[in-house]
Amino acid sequence: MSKQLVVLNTDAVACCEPLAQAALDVSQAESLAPMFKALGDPIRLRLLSMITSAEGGEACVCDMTPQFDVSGPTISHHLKVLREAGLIEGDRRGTWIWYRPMPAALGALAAVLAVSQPALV
Amino acid sequence: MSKQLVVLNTDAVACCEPLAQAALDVSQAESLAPMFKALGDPIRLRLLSMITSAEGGEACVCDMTPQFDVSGPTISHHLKVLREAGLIEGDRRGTWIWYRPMPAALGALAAVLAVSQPALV
DNA sequence: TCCTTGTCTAGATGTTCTTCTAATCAGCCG
DNA sequence: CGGCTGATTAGAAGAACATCTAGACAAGGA
Repeated sequence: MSKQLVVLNTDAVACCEPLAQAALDVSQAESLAPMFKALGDPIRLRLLSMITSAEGGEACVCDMTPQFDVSGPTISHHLKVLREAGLIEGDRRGTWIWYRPMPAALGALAAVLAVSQPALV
Repeated sequence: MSKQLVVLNTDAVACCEPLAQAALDVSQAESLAPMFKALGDPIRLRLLSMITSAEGGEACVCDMTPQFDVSGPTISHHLKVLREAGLIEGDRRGTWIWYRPMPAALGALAAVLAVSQPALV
């Protein structure tokens, strides 16, 4: 129940030039869109930002859940969406489950959005 | 019929540090999520990439519509979603309507996703 | 003026998403 | 072993979304 994630991303991570330089083809768009869709919810965006900015590079579900007004299973569902989009990965360590970001996937999304000349920075 | 778009973005464009540096607060997440959601559909992603990469910095609806398998009104609907997310803007010029990207909004999204030290790569 | 072409709006329909409660699975400790 | 806490899965209900057809509006040419 967690295999198809890999498939999606291997494509997408290796994917694309900035939008400003070349139009995406159909398959590139279909690889990238699910990742953007996963970011298209405020709860998931906050979860991802908590995970990405956490000290040590990973965050425990137990620390994140109390910061939201929704139920535990709902948080679990959103984490699963992020996981299946290839943006994060998690593993159990003893009692708790820890999530960390997948920098390559995030980097790919950022690269696609990059305004033409990042080199100038 | 094109005023409320501006409202959303003024916030969001000025928004946020990279995810890796600080967790988003609730209002930042709620400003950014609709933009990512707008990108979360392959058709909209292709439309945006056509507009952004078009010569002259803008693209005519008449050139984009034939490249998709869906009806004209469906394309129009997706352009409206991108418009209301503040990612593009359009205006009629004679018979045709031309769309152009809003670089500040795209830049804001890219900045949020930016992985902290791309320099290390 | 009327007709044609390009684009958008309105309304309907089937699908997908978000969230909940209830139940299940995994690890820890007495 | 038995019970406890943490997290996920299952299933259901309601909201939101993508798409279509039909109709309306705008601009240009005969």
